[in-house]
Amino acid sequence: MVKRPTLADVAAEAGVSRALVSIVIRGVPGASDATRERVLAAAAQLGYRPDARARLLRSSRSRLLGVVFDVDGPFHTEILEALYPAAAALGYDITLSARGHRRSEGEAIRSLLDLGVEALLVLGPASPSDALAAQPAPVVSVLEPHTDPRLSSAATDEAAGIALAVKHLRGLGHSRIAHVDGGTAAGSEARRLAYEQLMAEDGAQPLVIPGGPNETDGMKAARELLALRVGRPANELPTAVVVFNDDAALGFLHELDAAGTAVPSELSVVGYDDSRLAALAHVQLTSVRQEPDAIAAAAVEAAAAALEGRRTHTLVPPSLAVRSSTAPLAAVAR
Amino acid sequence: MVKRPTLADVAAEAGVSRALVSIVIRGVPGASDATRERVLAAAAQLGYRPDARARLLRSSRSRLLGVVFDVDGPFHTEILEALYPAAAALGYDITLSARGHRRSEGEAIRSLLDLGVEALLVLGPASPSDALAAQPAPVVSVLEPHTDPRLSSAATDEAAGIALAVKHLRGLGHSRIAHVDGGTAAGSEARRLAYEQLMAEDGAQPLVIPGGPNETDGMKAARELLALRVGRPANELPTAVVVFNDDAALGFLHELDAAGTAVPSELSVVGYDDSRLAALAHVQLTSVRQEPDAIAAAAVEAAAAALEGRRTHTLVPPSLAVRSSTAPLAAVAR
DNA sequence: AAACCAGACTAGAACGTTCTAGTGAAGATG
DNA sequence: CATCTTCACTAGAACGTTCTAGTCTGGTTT
Repeated sequence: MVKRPTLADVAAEAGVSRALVSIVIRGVPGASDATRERVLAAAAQLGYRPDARARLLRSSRSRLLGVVFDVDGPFHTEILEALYPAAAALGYDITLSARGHRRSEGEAIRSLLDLGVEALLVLGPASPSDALAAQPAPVVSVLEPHTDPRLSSAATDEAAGIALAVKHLRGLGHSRIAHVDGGTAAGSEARRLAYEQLMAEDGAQPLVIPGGPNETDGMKAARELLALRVGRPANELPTAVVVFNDDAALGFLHELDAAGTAVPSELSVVGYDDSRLAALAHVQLTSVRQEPDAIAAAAVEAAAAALEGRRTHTLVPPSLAVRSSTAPLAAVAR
Repeated sequence: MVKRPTLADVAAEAGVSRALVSIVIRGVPGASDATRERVLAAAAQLGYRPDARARLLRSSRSRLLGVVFDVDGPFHTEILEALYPAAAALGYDITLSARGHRRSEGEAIRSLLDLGVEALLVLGPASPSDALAAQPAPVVSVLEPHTDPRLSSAATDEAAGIALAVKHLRGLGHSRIAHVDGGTAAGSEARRLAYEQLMAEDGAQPLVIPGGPNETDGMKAARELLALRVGRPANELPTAVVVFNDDAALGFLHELDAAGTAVPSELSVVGYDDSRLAALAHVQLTSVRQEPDAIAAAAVEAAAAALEGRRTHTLVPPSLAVRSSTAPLAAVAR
């Protein structure tokens, strides 16, 4: 249990003042190359590491970003991992605070502010804009698009994601495409509106089946779709469905399977999120993939911009992970 | 952007010294009830919150625990959420650091030490014991049992978990129970040994099929089991299987399904982890459930004990989530 | 040769707490 | 009545950095 070396120890070892060691360690101008080298050697020899507490306390700029994430937020951990290099690239550090059933967003935010973060990155914020805007540090809403001019945001371009799905299906020959929406879940409205607009542009009849973010919501939606078939001619029924997210799509698929409807030969299904579930061998769900690296980079840039007074709202285009839940329109279904 | 109030502001407001405010805020003895009330009122009125940086820098005891978790570690987020209340109960605070493909365990640990944590809780440590033991703060290995006397640990009692699974199956009438192991994955050896011991106690023939932690490992194991059936009498074949974890069990189920083997009527299957996957509607996998609250509490207690020089190694008993992948031994299989 | 300048370096204050070592008053003990 | 003890409270140092406001040296300009 030896005490860790401090600036003063390094200064003594190198025969200079503490202030000069600080200058060298931070890499700011004000030291000659010769002493710079000598100081770095002394630091390395003693195994010196700057004390984050003292640094945070004293610096005018802490260069620390606070990240609030949800313990079971889909996609949150992917973003987390991408945030570390993204922040490092702009010279920022990151500290985390989890939100969950037993720990509110407010608590998570307060603990970060107590540590002196310069800005807050909130993944899928649950608080209303007013609460976020009232924080004493700039807030970046990540994964959840916002247009509030008091906030910044970095999120997936939901409209582009839905467009990818719909255009993929059209390319396979599908024209009657339905949408299972996300109910009141975050992003649901944006995705539904994008779907409706795409249908309108094509002169196609939209069919929105009410859904939700969970497996059971998808199951319910599937039963509703199956019930539609009764007494309708086949050429009015959808041949493809874009479901709000992978969880719901999984329930949807399960219910189709139980009813004996074959995927993709009778019905093509697209999910959203490209979660772990979508890639499972027995699922193989075509899904809209959000780009964690791009979103993380945009989020950190938004934070940096906000610290200079500029609020930015970035939409990151998603991509499509094509698997075997979608297939060309079969002759039987025409 | 008003500056946040400090101890000095509260002291001025209440007409006492900074030191006394510190005493009141920390709730330590040394102030009369009357002034205590007055100080708290002043603090509340100003919206005072202690500055974590100054506090960490100055205190002899930071009462801060550093948690290293894996961005895609199964079960890690469940533990995370449980750790907050568990730590609070013992008067500790928690700070997080993520490990991932692009951020090593060492980096995660160093950043926590720079912040002045008193002890490290490492979820599913990847570093060798020697590296962990060499850290300047006590290390608690969480979710990964350890017997190294230089470390502490809090993990699930793997033997008890396997016993739960095996006894559940025996209770259903199964006597020929196979095990798909986890290969080199953490915990695999402990689970396999427990299985073999249980078989020996019952005078039963063990059948260990080599597997691994992933879906594809489970698929491979299933093909191996199916191949065994060729040229063997039915009364020598297993009627139930305990698989290393849920991921592998999922692949295992998928392959059985493809081969037309019915679960649970022809073969009962038990998983391990009770992950989100196991509860999915079309999976409904009986699975050994680790207890996050109990593990988290044990981990924090281990940290507290380690700070007093006592290393503890706690094994937390799991429970069994019974679903429909297991059923009484059918007449056909006898 | 006086005046200026840039660069390298330093002394000491400051950040907001907690800790140490007290002070002063009121009551208890001999 | 002198001496201890306890309690409520305070002054000021300390934690390890960064920041401000310098000083000193040696070279360049007037």
